[in-house]
Amino acid sequence: MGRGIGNAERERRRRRILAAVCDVPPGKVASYGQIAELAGLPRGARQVGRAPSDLPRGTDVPWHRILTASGRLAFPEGSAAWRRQRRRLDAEGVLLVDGRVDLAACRWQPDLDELLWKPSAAWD
DNA sequence: CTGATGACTATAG
DNA sequence: CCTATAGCCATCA
Repeated sequence: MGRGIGNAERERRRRRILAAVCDVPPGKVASYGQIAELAGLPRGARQVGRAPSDLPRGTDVPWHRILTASGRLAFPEGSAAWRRQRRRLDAEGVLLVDGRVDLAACRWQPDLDELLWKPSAAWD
C-alpha cells in the first residue's frame, strides 16, 4: 500500500469539495482554503481549484462563489474566465471593487447547526 | 521516480 | 502594493 490515495478516495474527496461549494448560498462567497477546511482537507486549497475544472459539461455547481483568500478571483483580471465569474457574482449582488470582493461583508460563515448536520448528509 | 505545474495560502521585507 | 520564499498536494510528462 504505500502509494498515494486510490481512485475511490480521490472521488470521495472531490465529492466533499463539491458539496462544500454547493453549500455556499447565493450572495455569499468562500475562499479556496475555507472550502478545503469544510471538506475535511485542511491543506487542500489547491485541490479545491482542480475539482470544478474536472466537472463534466452542464454540471451545476456554484464555483463562481469561490475566491482567493484576498478576495480576488483566481483568474487573471480581464481574462474571459475572470469576466464570466465576475458576471455571475454580479448577478447575485456580489460586487468587485478594485478587482476584489469585500470578504468582511460577503464571506459565508456556516452556522454551528450546519456544521453539525450538513457533513453527515453530504459526505455520504 | 523526478521535476514541473497550478482556479492556493501565509509570512517577511 | 510589490516580490520572494516556503509549504501545500494531486496530476502529468
